[in-house]
Amino acid sequence: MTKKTTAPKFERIAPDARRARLIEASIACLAKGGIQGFTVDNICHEAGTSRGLITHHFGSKNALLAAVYASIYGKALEKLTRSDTAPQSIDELVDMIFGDSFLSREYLNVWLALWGEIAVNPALQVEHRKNYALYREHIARAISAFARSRGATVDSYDVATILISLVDGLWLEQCIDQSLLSLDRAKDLCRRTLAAVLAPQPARRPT
Amino acid sequence: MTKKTTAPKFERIAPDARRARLIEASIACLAKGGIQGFTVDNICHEAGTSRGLITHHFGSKNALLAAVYASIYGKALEKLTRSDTAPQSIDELVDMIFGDSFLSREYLNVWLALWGEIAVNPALQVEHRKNYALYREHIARAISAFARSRGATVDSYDVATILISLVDGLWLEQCIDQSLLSLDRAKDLCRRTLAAVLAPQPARRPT
DNA sequence: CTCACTGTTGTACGGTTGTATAGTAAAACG
DNA sequence: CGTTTTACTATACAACCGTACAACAGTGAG
Repeated sequence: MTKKTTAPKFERIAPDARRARLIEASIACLAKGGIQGFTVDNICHEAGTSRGLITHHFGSKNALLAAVYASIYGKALEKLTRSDTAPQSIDELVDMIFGDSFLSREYLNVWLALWGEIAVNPALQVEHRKNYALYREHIARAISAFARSRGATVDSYDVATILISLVDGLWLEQCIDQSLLSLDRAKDLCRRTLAAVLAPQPARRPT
Repeated sequence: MTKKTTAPKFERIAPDARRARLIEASIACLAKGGIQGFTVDNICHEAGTSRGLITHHFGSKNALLAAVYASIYGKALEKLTRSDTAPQSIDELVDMIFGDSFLSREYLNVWLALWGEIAVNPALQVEHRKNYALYREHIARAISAFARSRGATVDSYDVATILISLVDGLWLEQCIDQSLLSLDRAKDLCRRTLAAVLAPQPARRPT
């Protein structure tokens, strides 16, 4: 009789790795069903674990949601602010922003859920404020360079705010109904708007 | 002894009026707690009725949500497209869009919930497509007039799309964290962007 | 090998969910 | 006044919710 090499009844991994898996599973659940799909049952089933692990690793479901937010924004920012990817043109900047994997359509429900939560949850609000400031700072710097080379005098923070808002709005509409707006057209509108805003001030029309 | 005028045990009103009340209560619940607050218990308590009425008047909770969407967008459009309010300037147009009562901060959760639902619910998607087309049509017409008077040659639908997206994005960010962006600044950024996009094409810089 | 540690499971719990349905009562009609 | 209609209430129900907790099992230290 062979030695009873019982298959392990569960996989035991490092807490950090398990947390990462649960966060990943949470994102999948949010993407699939919005905040209503963000349930302990769904998440643990998606992650292939039993129901107890969320409490064990995060303390509560809400704490997990906060971790999800930090993870998503953190990754997006990390990729965006890597110094070797400073955009050299408007086209590059727009492509870079839209190219962010977290701006794919499957993340619509994730962002909607997070936005709703940020507006209500003070802890998330603090986190958001910090991240948004970094994000805008980075984009403003690129815009400042573009403006200088074009001889336009603009407040780069204002333009960055415009750009970020426009991207958010275009992305949102494109997600909600793709028949109304394609990603390519959204990018194009974005580029044209940015070019117009960064155009050197035209002389007042002589009437 | 007076006749026993027993107080009526419940108020019996016309189905349309009752439906309107339930829709109103639904909006209040959505505003307060997002889609998670949109529960039969919450809604009926808010509306002051018993739990059975949603099924009776709408068939299901989901059908009620669709009715909520139709009601909100319908009212917003009705107000916007009243012919006697055609905006005469960029300022007026921006003020008009931002002045919509459904773009107040308390509607953040309502819109987030509806957007998430539109992206998933085909019936809502059809409704949205129709409403959005009307909305954009109306704004494009105003923009077309502005462009003509400024000697700018632009596709008014493109500019309308840009404006709508920009408003959505600015509004969203302003709702999520009011410390980052005030409503007045959002309006100002909006006006300036529109003015830039509608500026007559500048001659190429002579280098 | 033995023991302590802790990641993991499984279940139990009270509360909430949406809907179905039986029964009540208010209004409309003759 | 009596009858019919239907808006409305109230309850029942199975499914699901998040969390607590006791027991189990994999792992490394000694």
